[in-house]
Amino acid sequence: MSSLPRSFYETDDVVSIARSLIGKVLMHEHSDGITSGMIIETEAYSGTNDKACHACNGRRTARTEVMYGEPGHSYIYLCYGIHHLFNVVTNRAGRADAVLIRALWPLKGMDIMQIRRGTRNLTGLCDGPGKLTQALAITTNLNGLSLTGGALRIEDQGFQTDQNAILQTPRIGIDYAEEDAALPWRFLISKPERSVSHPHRLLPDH
DNA sequence: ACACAGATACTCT
DNA sequence: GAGTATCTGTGTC
Repeated sequence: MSSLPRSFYETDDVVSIARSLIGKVLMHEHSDGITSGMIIETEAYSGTNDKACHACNGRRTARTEVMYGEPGHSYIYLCYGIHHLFNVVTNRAGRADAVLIRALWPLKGMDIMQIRRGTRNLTGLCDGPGKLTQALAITTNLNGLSLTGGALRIEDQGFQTDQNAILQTPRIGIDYAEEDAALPWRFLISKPERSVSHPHRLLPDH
C-alpha cells in the first residue's frame, strides 16, 4: 500500500485536499497492533485568513507552529482538556492550512479499538474527531510527525469514491468564527451516514 | 429521539 | 482566568 506523497498536501487549495482525503485510509501501527479506517469526514481550515483556524490573523504560538511547517505532517492538539484532535498540515511551509479528520469507517483492528474506547459495541468507534484518535491511539505526542511513511500515515488503498456521494456542509463547533462559520468546508461521505460525527449529522434519518 | 451538564487540562490574554 | 475544531451519561419525551 502506498502512502500519499508530500505533493498531495503541498498545493494551496486546502478545501480540495479536504475533499480528496475522503476515501483515503488513516493507519497507525502501534505496539498494541494495527488499527486503520477509511476517512469519511473532513474539514478544511484555511490558515491566517480563516477565523475558525487556530492560525487566524497570523497567530503563531508553540501550539500552532507545526501548521506553519511542512505539508503532510500531523497537527494534533488537545481539545476541552480531554480529546486529542488530528489534522494534516497542507500547503507549503509558511502557510498554515490544515485538514481536520472528523470520522473514519473502521477497517483494521476493531477489537483493539473496542478496548481503547472501552466499549463492546462495534458501532460508534470512530464517528467523531475525539473518538477516532482514541480508537487509533493518536495523542499529542505524535504531533509534528510526517504522515507520508512511518507508523502513522495516510494511504491510498484504492477505494473508489463516488463524487456524487460526497456531501458538503458548514463546519462544526466553530460558531465563534462569525461569517466564516458558514463556509461549506466540511465533507462527508453519505453512504455510511450513521458513522459521521454525531449531533450534527445534518442528514435525514432513513 | 433530543437536551443538558459535567469532565478535563492546556493555551493564550 | 476564560475559553475550547468534544464526548458521555442522565433525564425527558
